[in-house]
Amino acid sequence: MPELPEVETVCRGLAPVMEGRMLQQVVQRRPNLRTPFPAGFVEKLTGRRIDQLTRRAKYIVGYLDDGQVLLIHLGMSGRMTVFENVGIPAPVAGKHDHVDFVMDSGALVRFTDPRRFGLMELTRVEEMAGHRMLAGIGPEPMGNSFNTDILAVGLARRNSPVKTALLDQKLVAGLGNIYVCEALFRSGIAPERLASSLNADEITLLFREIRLVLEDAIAAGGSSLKDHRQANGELGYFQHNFRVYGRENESCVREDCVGTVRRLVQAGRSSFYCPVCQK
DNA sequence: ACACGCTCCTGAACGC
DNA sequence: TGCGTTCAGGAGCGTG
Repeated sequence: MPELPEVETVCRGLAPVMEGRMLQQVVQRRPNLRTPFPAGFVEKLTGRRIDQLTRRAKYIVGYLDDGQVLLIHLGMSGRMTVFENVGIPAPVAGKHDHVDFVMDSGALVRFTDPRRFGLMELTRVEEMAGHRMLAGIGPEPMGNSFNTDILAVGLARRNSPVKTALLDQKLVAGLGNIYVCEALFRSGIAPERLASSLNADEITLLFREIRLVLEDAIAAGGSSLKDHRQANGELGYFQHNFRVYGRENESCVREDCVGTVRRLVQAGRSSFYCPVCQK
């Protein structure tokens, strides 16, 4: 599922296609995704130029030339496919192809989402910070406003496991189940540890590993983007080498560890961890 | 303010 | 080309 690194990769793939281009045509094929489309979605977008396409948490953020802001969340199964210089007729839309953005360059950007956990919203620059999807959201994990102290304060006041605390978007934005599992593994911290029980050294290490695992994944996405786009234009999924996620009952990948990866359900979500080297 | 359960949805995995 | 059941999961929302 698209997590922060995937969304970042999608943004980087879409930016050259969409930035500075006008939305010549917008096709909306159903009334809602996880939430209803904004009223007048097609009309408000058609003819507008996209000045900038960027990312905030797991949202793709498009700044339009009239002050509107388009927010796109890929949910669990959302993906974007770029068709360069689309001909007429355009490629036939499948049952899960919910939105088409046709650019004035002739490119088609198609949003596909089988489970429809994704969403699209429209807001305005001046209202963006207070938008219900972005209000109260924490600092970007890769940004300057996220640091060891912020993490320490955020964890100290929590009365929940560190795994659950890190998934809370108010503490830090954009961390999902996979990368929380991976960051905890790389830090040697057990997911069931109480957030407030981590010492300064552990928090320092955890902060470092959160950044490193995201950087690694973004780098992997960047390199796969090139190959993937050449293949079929699809953005949003690429292969990762997860160290614990999805590896229940497999041997711990750490060379000097004899542990076996276990799965634990916390707050309704799977935590994968090595009970031997995560303490 | 915080913690937790419910909810949306459907493809994939699984059991028989 | 077997079919019914279970599960995963982001994040807003309601509840305690």
